[in-house]
Amino acid sequence: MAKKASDAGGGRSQAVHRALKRAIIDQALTPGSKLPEDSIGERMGVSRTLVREALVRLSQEGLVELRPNKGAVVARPSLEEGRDLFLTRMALERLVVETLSGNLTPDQIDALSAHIEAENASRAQHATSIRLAGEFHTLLAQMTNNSSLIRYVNELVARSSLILALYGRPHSSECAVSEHRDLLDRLIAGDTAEAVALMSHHLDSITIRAVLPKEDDIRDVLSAYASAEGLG
Amino acid sequence: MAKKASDAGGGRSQAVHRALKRAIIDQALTPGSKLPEDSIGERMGVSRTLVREALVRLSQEGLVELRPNKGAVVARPSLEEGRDLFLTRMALERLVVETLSGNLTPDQIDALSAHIEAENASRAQHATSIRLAGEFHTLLAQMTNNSSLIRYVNELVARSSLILALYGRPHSSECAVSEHRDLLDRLIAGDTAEAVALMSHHLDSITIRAVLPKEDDIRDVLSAYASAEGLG
DNA sequence: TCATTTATTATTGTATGCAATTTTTGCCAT
DNA sequence: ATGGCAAAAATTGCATACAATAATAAATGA
Repeated sequence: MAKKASDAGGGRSQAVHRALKRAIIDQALTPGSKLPEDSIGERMGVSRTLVREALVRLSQEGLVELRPNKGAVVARPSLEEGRDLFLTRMALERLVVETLSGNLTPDQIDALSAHIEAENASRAQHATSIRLAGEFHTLLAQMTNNSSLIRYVNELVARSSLILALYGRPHSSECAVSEHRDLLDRLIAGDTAEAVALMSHHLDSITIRAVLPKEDDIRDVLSAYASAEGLG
Repeated sequence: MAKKASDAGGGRSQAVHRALKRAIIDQALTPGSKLPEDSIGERMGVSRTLVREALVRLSQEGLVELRPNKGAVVARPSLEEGRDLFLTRMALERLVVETLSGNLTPDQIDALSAHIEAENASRAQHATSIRLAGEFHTLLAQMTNNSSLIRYVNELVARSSLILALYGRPHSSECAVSEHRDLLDRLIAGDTAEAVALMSHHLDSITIRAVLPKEDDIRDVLSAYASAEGLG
C-alpha cells in the first residue's frame, strides 16, 4: 500500500507546484522566465494537465503570470507592487509579533534560535541565505496558529524573493540575521512595543534595500557603485 | 471578431470561477455543498477540465475544500478559523483605513456614498444585503491601489460570508449600514485615529455576532431565542 | 539588403477517454 | 427490520487528442 516515493503527500500536481515554487524562490527560475507546460511536464514526468494545475495555483499566489494564449512566466512585479507588498507584509507581521510577544514556548524559542544559527551558517550561499531569511518570517507566522495569517505571510514572503531578485542590491541579506536575533529577544521578553518597532525597522530596511531606488531616484544607487570605483 | 457573448473577459474558466464564487457568496451554495465537476460543467456548458481549474482557484481562495478522490465541497471553516480570519481582516483593513484617511477624492466619496445608499435600499433581501455589506469593504480596499492589499481583503471578505452563513445570527447585518456611514465620515474628515477605531469596532461587532458564541458558550446564543419564546 | 508576407513549427485551450476510487444500490442472512 | 456484503453506478485523477492561437522560419518582391 505504499505510495510512490516521489509522491510526498497530496496529489502529484501539488508536487509539481512545490517544485516550481521552490525553484522560483531559490531564484533558479528568475522573473520573466518562460514556463512551458510541455517541457516542465516532461522534466517532472507528468502530463500537461497537472503542470497546468500547478501553474494556476502559482498564479493565484502571485508567483507566476498567466498570459492568455501566450504561456506562463515567472512574475515580474513592478517596483510599485513591491512597495505595496512590503506595506501589506508590515501590517500582517505586526499582527504576528503582537500575537507572539510574551507567548513563545521554550520549544518555539529553541526552534527559532536554531533557525537563526542556520542563517548565520549559510551566509555564504546567496540563494539559500535569502530562502532562510524568508523562512524565519514564515516560521514566526506558523507559530501564531492563525491559518489565514500563515497563508498570507507565506505568500508575501515568497513574493518578496521576486522583488529582491529584481531590484535588490547585492549582499542585501547580510545584516538581517542580527535583526532576527534582536527581534527574537524582544519577543521572548514580551516587550511588544519594542518587538513591533524592531519588526517595523527590519522590514523597512529590507524595503529600502530592495525597493526604494525609485523614490530616491537612481542616483543614490549609482553613487554607491561610483564611490566603490573611486568616482564621484 | 466578436467574442462569444457569454465569455465576458478572460478565459471561460474564469467565468466558471466567477459564477461559482458569486453563488457561494450569495449563499446559494452553502458550506458543505457538494460541487461535482460533471454537473457543474454540464450546467455551464463547459467540460470538466475548466470546472476543475475553477475549483482549484476557489480552493486557493479558501472558498472550496478539495478532498482528494472525494470531490470538492464549499468550505466549512471552523469557528476558530473564523475568529482568526477576522483578526487578520482587522490587521489589513486597518492599513486600508490608514491609507485612505484624508485622501479620498470627491469621486471616491460619491462612489462610497452611493454604495451605502444601495445598502440601505436592499435591507430587505438577506442575500444581497450581505453581499453589499462585503462589497463596501472591498470597495474601500480597491481605493488604496495596493494590489496585494486588495487581493487579500477581497479574499477575506468573501470567506467572511461563509462564516456568517455558518455561525451568524439572523438579521446580523442590519446595524452595519450606519457604521459604514460613520466610518466614511471619519475618512473624509481625515480623522485617522477615530476612523481606525470605528473600523475596529465595526469588525468586532461582526465578529461578535458571527463568531463569539463559542467563547460565550452556546447558552448566550440560546438565551436570545429562549426569551423570544417566553422561556427562561 | 531589407521589409513584408506566407509557411512551418511550437504552444496553448479545451474536450474526451479510460483507469482508479468512492458512493450507492440491492441482496441476503440474521 | 437491520447489519453486512457484493455488484453497479457515479465520480475523480490523469493522460491524450485535436483545434486554435502565437512564435518562428522561409520566401518573395521591392
